[in-house]
Amino acid sequence: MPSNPEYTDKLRKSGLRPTKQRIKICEVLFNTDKTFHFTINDLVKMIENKVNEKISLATVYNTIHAFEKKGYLKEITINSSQTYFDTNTSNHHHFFDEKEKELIDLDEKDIDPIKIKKLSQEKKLNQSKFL
Amino acid sequence: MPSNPEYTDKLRKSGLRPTKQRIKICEVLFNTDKTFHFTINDLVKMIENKVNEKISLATVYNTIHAFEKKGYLKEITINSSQTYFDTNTSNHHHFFDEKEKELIDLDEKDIDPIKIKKLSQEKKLNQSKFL
DNA sequence: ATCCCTGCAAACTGTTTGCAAGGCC
DNA sequence: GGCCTTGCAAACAGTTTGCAGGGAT
Repeated sequence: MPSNPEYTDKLRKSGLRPTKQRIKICEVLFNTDKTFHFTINDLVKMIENKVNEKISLATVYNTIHAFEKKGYLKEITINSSQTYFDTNTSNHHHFFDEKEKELIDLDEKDIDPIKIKKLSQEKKLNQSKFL
Repeated sequence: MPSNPEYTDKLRKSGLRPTKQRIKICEVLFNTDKTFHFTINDLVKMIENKVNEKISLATVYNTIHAFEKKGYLKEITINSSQTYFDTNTSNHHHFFDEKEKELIDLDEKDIDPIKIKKLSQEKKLNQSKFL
C-alpha cells in the first residue's frame, strides 16, 4: 500500500513500519532541502494544507516522538508552552525571540564558545554536550 | 488584622493590600538572607510546612504574579513543564541541569559575554537586555 | 497470525478564569 | 460602602494514555 520508496525504505531500515501516516509526515517534514522548526500544531496544519486528510493527533505525537528517538528530529529546548522540533539535527544553537515567538538558527561557528568559569567538575562534563 | 510591619509596609507601598495570605507568602519567600528558586508547587508545599494552613492555589498564582509585576520576583526562562521563579532579582544567569531538574545560579562575572556574530541589527538590540 | 500502529476519547498537568463571599480602607 | 482579594470549581492548552479496531509483515 505505501508509496514513496525513499521514505518507505528509510522507515523500514529504522524498524518503523512504513504506514501511510508516517510517510505523509515524512513528506511534509523532509521533502525540502531547507530545514525548519515546528510545533505539533504547526505540523498538523501543514498536513491538513498539503493533503486534504487529517492524521489523528495521537498519531502525530507518536510519530514525532518515534522520529526523534531515531534521530531524524531534535527537540528544541526553549521556554515556551509548546514544544518545538527541528528537522535540522546537526549541532547548532537557537536564538528565541520571545516577543515574536520566532526561533532563529545560529550556526555553531557564529557563536564563540560559552565560557563558564565556575561550575563544578561534574556539571562541566555534562555541559560539554551543549557546546 | 495583618501583622509583620515590614511586609505590611512593603506591600502597601507598592499598592498591594497587605492581606494575611500575601504576608504569609512574603515570610516564606523573603525571611532569609539567601535567595532561591521555586515553582508554584514548591511554594505551596513550603507554605503548608511552615504554617498549618493552606492558601488557595489561585491566590498563590495571583500573588506570585503580582510580586513579579512589582519586581520582587523574576520568572526564570527555562524549558520545563513548570514555571520557575527566583527571589534573586539581580542580573544573573542560570544553568539548568535537565537530568536533575536542578537550577544553578551563575554570577554575571563568571560567564564571558556571549558573542553572537551573525544576528540582524534588530535582534541585537533586544539581545543586549540579556547580556 | 502476530504484532505494531492508528484514532478516538478520556485523563493528566500546570495554569488561568469567573464569580460569589469576605476583608481592607 | 466601595473596591480589592480570596477561594472554589470549572475551563483551558498541550500532551499522554488506554484500548479496540485496522494494517503491515
